[in-house]
Amino acid sequence: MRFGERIRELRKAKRLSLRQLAELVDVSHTYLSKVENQKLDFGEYPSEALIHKLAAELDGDENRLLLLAEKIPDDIKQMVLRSPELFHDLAKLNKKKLKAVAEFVQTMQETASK
Amino acid sequence: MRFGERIRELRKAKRLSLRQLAELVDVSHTYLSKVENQKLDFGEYPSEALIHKLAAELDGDENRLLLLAEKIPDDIKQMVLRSPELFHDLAKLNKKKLKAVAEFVQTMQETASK
DNA sequence: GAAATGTTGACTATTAACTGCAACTAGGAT
DNA sequence: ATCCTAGTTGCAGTTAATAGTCAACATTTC
Repeated sequence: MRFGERIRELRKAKRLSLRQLAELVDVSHTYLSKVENQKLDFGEYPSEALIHKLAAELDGDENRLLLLAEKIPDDIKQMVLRSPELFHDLAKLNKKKLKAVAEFVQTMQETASK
Repeated sequence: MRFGERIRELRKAKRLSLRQLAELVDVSHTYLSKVENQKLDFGEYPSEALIHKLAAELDGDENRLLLLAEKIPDDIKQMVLRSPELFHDLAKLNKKKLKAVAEFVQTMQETASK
């Protein structure tokens, strides 16, 4: 699912018109139309600030929306900056190994914290 | 070590003056001075494009420089965008668990590929 | 047929990433 | 003493990219 489609989906679910949502997030409805159709003049996605407002008004998961818009969520960014070696290493792994890591992370999550 | 200090260190190692390096990377020496002292008019760091050129001229590790400048290197960014769930999960782990993951990644690296 | 809704192209505003100059500091060489 | 070379700092100005607006039009809904 693309970013624009997802926004439209969330907006419809809230039964808001383009103009209504545009006012809530403080942009013009014409701009919002282009955002949903991914027909911006340049760049595919709007600013992070707007995505933040959209997530709030539409009760959407901000991080997922950011990822759809090919932007790195701040919590992930902070983690990367705090543990650069880890990600440096991760970036070198192939698909198979990365999958193994993903599974390991899953088990870690389930483990009691300590 | 801060970004600016690191640049200065690399420059000194190459025995270049501010003005020489500035010309090599195509910016004014006054700007480069501010970059090294982290006294830019706004923002703490220069553009990714400039960091790229600096890394090349100074034989520095571009990814490490990017991380010092609090920017996410493109290979890491691509990985995050390809495996969003993994990073979504990773971001939730505490320090201890994250360390365990780091160790696991280390062993994965040493394992023969496949 | 008039409200409300959505689309499009051209245009504008804002910000980021610089430049260029001026004035200043501090060390060597000559 | 003075003149290069190196570096620093403040500030106004420039440029390109980004993030939007606005007028006009088409489409649906009643």
